[in-house]
Amino acid sequence: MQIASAQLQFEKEASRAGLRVTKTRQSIFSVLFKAERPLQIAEIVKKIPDAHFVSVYRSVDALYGAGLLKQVPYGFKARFELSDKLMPHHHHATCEICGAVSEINDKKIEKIAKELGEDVGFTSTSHHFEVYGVCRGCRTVPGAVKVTTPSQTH
Amino acid sequence: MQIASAQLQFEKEASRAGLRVTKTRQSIFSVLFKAERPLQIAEIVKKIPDAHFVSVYRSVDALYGAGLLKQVPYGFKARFELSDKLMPHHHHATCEICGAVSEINDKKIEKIAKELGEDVGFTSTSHHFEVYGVCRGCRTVPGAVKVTTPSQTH
DNA sequence: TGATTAACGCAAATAGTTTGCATTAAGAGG
DNA sequence: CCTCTTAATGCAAACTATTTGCGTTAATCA
Repeated sequence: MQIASAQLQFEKEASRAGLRVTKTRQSIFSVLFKAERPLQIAEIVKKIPDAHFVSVYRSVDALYGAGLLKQVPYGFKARFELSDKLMPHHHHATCEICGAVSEINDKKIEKIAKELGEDVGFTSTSHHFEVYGVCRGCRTVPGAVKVTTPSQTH
Repeated sequence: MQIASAQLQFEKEASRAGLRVTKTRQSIFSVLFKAERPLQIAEIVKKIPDAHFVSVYRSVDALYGAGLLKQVPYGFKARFELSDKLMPHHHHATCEICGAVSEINDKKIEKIAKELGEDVGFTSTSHHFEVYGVCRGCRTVPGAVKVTTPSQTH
């Protein structure tokens, strides 16, 4: 999706939810749209120096509450990305050495999530799936050292 | 696995890693062994009133570093459970209403994680999978209200 | 059983997040 | 456009969570 059309969608959804489309919120959208991976709130704050961090906290909260953002339990720390309303549903493969992230999209996961939920009596509404490993580049680099704590991964 | 044998295994692994088997650490093991779901550090602390919270923090850290605990990005907050060395590898299905957790164990997930990693050039070393939904009990209770933020789930 | 030193408990420092309140600006209505 | 209403912002300060320093205690090893 192009940024222009996604941004329009974002603004439409925000107003519909009764939220004002402020500069801070547009920046949050744009930062997350450009990010190649889900971001921690601290990262979002850093990327919007014009806005006070408290505003970013509050707006991320509001946007999350309105369903425009989703929290991804990624790298063992909650991170935010645009919700499926604005980005196609997907999962992530993360390199434990360099932190690179690739998007994964596969229907099999959706199906299995549903089935396995049913196996234990659940009506599955959503799911999270992540793969950790070593990317092509890092596999071939000799001196590479594995990051011990994924949470530290920048 | 019986608690006695698992505890023995725990103590063995701890010593092997050069860690002393203290009362605090035994309590951490026992609390996590008995817990029916991964626990936040605050929950662990609360369940070991004899130990100072700083000691619990440090010991959880040490045990995690030694690979005896694993962090599970569960309910959008990092939680700890015994590692696969002490508990069979599994995943969780979480009820968004009452917070109930069921264990899921399925070989298909392992296989798919590996395959999808390879699709994007990754050598997959581990993965994370969680299903959210509504459990049987809550589905049949009328007035049930969905918990908005899974992170709030006790 | 004693020596060594990892772990512990406590106090205090740091970091991360939330709250209260006065000010600013988004956007609805005229 | 301009004006009014009030959500959103910025700043200060309160909280909560986590980490660090240091003297004391107790787990291991000889």
